[in-house]
Amino acid sequence: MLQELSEQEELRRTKLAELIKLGINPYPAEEFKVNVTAHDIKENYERDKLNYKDIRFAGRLMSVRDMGKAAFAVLQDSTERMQIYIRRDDICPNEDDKVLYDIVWKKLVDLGDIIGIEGYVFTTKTGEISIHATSFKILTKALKPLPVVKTDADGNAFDEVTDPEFRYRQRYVDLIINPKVKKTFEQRTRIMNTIRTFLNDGGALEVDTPVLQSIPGGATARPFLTHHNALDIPLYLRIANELYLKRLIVGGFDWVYEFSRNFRNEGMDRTHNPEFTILEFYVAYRDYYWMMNTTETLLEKIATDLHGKTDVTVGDKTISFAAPFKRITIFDAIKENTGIDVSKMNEEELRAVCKTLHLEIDETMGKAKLIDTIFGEKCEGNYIQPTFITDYPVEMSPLTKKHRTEEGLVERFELMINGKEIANAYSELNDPIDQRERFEEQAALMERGDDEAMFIDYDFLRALEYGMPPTAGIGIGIDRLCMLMCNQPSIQDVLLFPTMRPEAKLTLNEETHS
RNA sequence: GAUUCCGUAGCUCAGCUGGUAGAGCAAUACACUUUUAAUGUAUGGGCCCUGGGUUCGAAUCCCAGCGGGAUCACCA
Repeated sequence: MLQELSEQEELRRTKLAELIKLGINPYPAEEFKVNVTAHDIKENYERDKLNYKDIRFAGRLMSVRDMGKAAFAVLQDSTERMQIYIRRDDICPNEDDKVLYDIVWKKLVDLGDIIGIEGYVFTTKTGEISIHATSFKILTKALKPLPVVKTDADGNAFDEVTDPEFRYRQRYVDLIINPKVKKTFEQRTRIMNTIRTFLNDGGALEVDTPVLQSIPGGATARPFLTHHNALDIPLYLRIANELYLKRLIVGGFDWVYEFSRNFRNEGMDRTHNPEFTILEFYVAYRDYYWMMNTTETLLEKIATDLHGKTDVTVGDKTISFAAPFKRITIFDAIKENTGIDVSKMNEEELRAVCKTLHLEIDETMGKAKLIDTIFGEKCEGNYIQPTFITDYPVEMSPLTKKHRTEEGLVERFELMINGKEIANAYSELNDPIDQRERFEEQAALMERGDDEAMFIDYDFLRALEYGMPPTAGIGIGIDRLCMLMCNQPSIQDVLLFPTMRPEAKLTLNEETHS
């Protein structure tokens, strides 16, 4: 790369050359067999001191307090930080040869380098469990200086790196220097593990279905379009996996699930990323009431596994995930929030209601969309505690079974938490003739100018004609669930590598390079 | 996509109504064999995001662009 190096970067390259001149490989190939972690030492040393007399430990050098012929330093391994104590006369027992300490340790080792040590655990005068190093080895030389974040005894961080652009583009650095960030992503994985265990224990089968689809079905959204060269056909990145999971229910699996990475070519903000993860699962012989019970049980378990309690702090609110959750129909929710009963209204009356509520509407909107608008603008944001909103109008739910008793409605619920939709579920429509008609209504909406209407998937209709058992299905937004559970206000903080515009500097260098 | 704020040393940030750059940490040198935001002394380090414009003179004012954040629109 033609990129100019900073003073510190030049210096580190010089040090690298000096190490090599001394016969030290800054990037050794052989394994360094670690036999302990920082976490293990801090947890167990006090009651099992004999076991920590002969240890091998490795980590990244985070700070050094040099005192002449001895030094304290902090190494960070994958678990946490550990203080080490290193003395010249331990490292260099030979009186005539102090090079390893005076030159290598003091001059050529930098913050950010990865080193391995041998030694024993002890407790310092001030009471900190530390490792007394008897030897050390450079395992990886770092050529870029690491931003240094200092933390005092009370845990206050100084000069913490907060620049979002730096943190998201160079997440690897963010993870090194901001332990809280690392913790969030460990929590994300724990949440997914809890879900997997819950579903597997219930008898579910985890499956993989196509990401490349010729018909982007199962949801309404603008897809990403790509092209397959060998077949010479357009392919879409999936916007949902719903129709494939239902094909598997047809195929005879009674409970399937998938953490589906979905792609939607739409706006980005702090709750939307072009690629995001939805957990979908489908269960034969169940209905949406069963699904509500299961969902609240699952969420309660996630909260308690993660926090040891059902109350979770989210911003300035406390959200209780203790089951059962409140249940209310969408019409009652609108009545509760606006005082207006829209349940018997036709399209014209609904338009009038929207006008009195000062909501922006246009001519392409049908009855369902008008109701959805009223709910979205006037109700959604008010449901902070977990609430199931149920029984939606049939027009806005083309894949949902009609309600068993209520004319014009479907057996569907959305789970609202902190004013946002977290999950969407229904008793799945399994009547192939009804499904065909619903698809055709969607096609008509598309004609009318609704660019969010669904494509018709004829293979899915064929599958339904073979017979899908009565089935309950749900999609849970994993990223948003993690935002709640980890108290993160932005989706970018629960995605390791959020989508970003490419860095101009780097692409330029790439061009000059080739 | 619209509005708005931001972009200065490796990092966190100052830099007023225009007079060609500062601090802390990090780095370098020296001292120090139980420190912990270690300490003390000294030193080096800048395409002030990019390109135009105004001006005798721009980090600073104006315009355009690039990148990021926030809010709104669309959506999950």
